[in-house]
Amino acid sequence: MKSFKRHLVTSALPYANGPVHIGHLAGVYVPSDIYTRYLRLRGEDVVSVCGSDEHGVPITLKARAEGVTPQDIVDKYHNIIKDAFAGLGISFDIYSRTSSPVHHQTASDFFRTLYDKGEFVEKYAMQYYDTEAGQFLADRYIVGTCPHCSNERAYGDQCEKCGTSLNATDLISPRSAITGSVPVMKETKHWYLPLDKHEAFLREWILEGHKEWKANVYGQCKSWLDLGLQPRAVSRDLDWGIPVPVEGAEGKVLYVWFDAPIGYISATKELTGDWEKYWKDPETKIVNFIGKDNIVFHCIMFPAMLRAHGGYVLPENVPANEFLNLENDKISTSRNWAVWLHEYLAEFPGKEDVLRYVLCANAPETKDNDFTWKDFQARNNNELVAVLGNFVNRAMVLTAKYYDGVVPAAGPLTDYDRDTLAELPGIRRSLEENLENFRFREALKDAMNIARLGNKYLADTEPWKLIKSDPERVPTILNVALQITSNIAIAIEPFMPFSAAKIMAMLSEDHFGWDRLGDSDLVAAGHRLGQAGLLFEKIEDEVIERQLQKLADTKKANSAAEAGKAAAPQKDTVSFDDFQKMDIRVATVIAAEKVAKTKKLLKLTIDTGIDRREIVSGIAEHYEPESLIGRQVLVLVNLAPRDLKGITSQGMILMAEDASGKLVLLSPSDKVASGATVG
RNA sequence: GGCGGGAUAGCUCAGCUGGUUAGAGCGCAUGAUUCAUAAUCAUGAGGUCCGGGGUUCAAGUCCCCGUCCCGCUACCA
Repeated sequence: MKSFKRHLVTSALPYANGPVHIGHLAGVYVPSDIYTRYLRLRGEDVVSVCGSDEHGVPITLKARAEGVTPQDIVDKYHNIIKDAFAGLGISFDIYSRTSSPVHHQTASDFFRTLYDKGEFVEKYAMQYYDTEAGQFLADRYIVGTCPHCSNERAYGDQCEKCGTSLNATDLISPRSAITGSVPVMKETKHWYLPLDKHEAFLREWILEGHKEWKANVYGQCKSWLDLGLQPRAVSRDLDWGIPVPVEGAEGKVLYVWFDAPIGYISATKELTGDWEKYWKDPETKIVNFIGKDNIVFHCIMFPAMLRAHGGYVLPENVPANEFLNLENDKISTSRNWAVWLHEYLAEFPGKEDVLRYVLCANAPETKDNDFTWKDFQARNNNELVAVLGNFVNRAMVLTAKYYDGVVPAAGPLTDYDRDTLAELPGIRRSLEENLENFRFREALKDAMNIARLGNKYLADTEPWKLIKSDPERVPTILNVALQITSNIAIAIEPFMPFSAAKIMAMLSEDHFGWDRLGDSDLVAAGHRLGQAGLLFEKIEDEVIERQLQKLADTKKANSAAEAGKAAAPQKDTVSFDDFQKMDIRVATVIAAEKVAKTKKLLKLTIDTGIDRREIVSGIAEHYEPESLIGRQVLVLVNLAPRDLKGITSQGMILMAEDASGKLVLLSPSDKVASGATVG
């Protein structure tokens, strides 16, 4: 195993368009903090960096929607996120932000270096341009009528009403979201990072050099590499972000995924003048903690950027967790389906470690997991209170009662005493091995096993009986119990720093250090202990019910909003003449088959009464092809033909769609001849 | 549609390169105990290891087919 002089730990930059929730924490920040704290306790040279990711289109849209500037949005969430992390004891050495001047300069220089080295390829493309605003329009900045559901407020990348994702060129009567004017197609230039150029290197580096990466990470990288890498655009037409530092690139900024990972570098720079040794010395071990949704950026894109630049060390590991669900539903910022960290901290003061414990014990390390409030309560009451808190309390209270809070000197140890204490170094080895291999759930179990060991020891030795029958033996027992307690204080610190500090205060000790984990002489005989107190308290049902009620209210609010959407406002008045232009007919489906390599498309052959023709329709997820044959449907026959997957679609099958996006065919209630007009 | 990951006791998960009666924590049942926040300790019940084929002396573990969940990606009226 390679040994390193120092460590750099990065945690995925949270996107500053909303607060941080338990999914983020379980996936990235709790594990990265445990890892970092462990390294620090071992006395390693370690730096942990993070910060807010503040660029990109969604932030500009949120700003527009709220009538404020993008800077207002990111200022608001940056502060909420930063304070919340601090509140939970996430111990970044620096929590920076990508709107900082240092970052702008760093990212800009980085781009310029690659540009000067000729590491980019330039490509021209036709794109919508707003002549009034004088800028190119990102897909999200174009609104128009959805070709599917006729929603007039569909975006250039997606129709929010029917959920369909679109190309800007698909929109009927597109308009600029900025000025409302009609955009024109104009040629634009973008810079691409030719990932294909780095493919051979990445293949060797990951597939040969890092077989130890987690299965999900390794598998996804392999899949990308096997498919062959393509050049990827690293600039965007937008006015929010870091300007492309090249002549003639006005109105263009760095793609957010280009600038965000550079944020790790900028943050390190802000933290220390010595930043280069953490990024450029091969004796630094870099670990990037991320979620499974951005594996490709951290394992393919960012390493390619660093290599193209030259002089940088690549990550040694990129542990990516899966996702955490909440009460059986996907966590969603827009649907407000989440437990927000800042709200948790306000509603559960003093229970930071409970959340840290639950999220670590239940972390989605190998597959998606579910957070439930009932489980939260059970883990608190049955594990933290009953096992950990209880043992520490027993040791403290017994010592207070029998020896006035002074650590009694141990007499001769029995075999059982020795066997018990001999377990500690073994637990330490397991704990360390698990932490170093990013198995935090298992590692936490190891730490808890020390408390289990303590409870068993007391139950077996029964000092409360011996104090009457064999009082000579009791000092030894309590001395052992207090040594175990001290070991707990060390072992749980990476996971539950607040509780570790509480135990240290109860023991009236300042510092043991990780090196002494496993020792049996941590607290000295004659040492006076501090005041005993409870580490954890039970969480009552009412507290849990309140949280569940809160979520139920969210559900209610969401379905009310859904229903509101269903009753979409009436569209603008059309003239009778306009309506008459549409030729809607009853037609009969003659044949139906799935279009190869698509999920949603069916190719239908229909008899319109006028002719037989083919129509491609996106209903494959709602109807089996066989079930359609012979059915009568309504068809808009004079819609301009359109090519879809190489098939010319001559018309549109009319469908009804409910609020959930479910599509239903419309048919005449009695059989009518094909070709009958509708109107 | 392509690709990746996952599916193991009521719940949350271990099970490394195939090898004795499939493990842990929590929950449940019974017993012990009372120093401790009705906490603890012991014992036990509980599993067609997603379904179906196959390879092998031997498969939760390998291969093939399929189902469901999540992500990436393509395409999309």
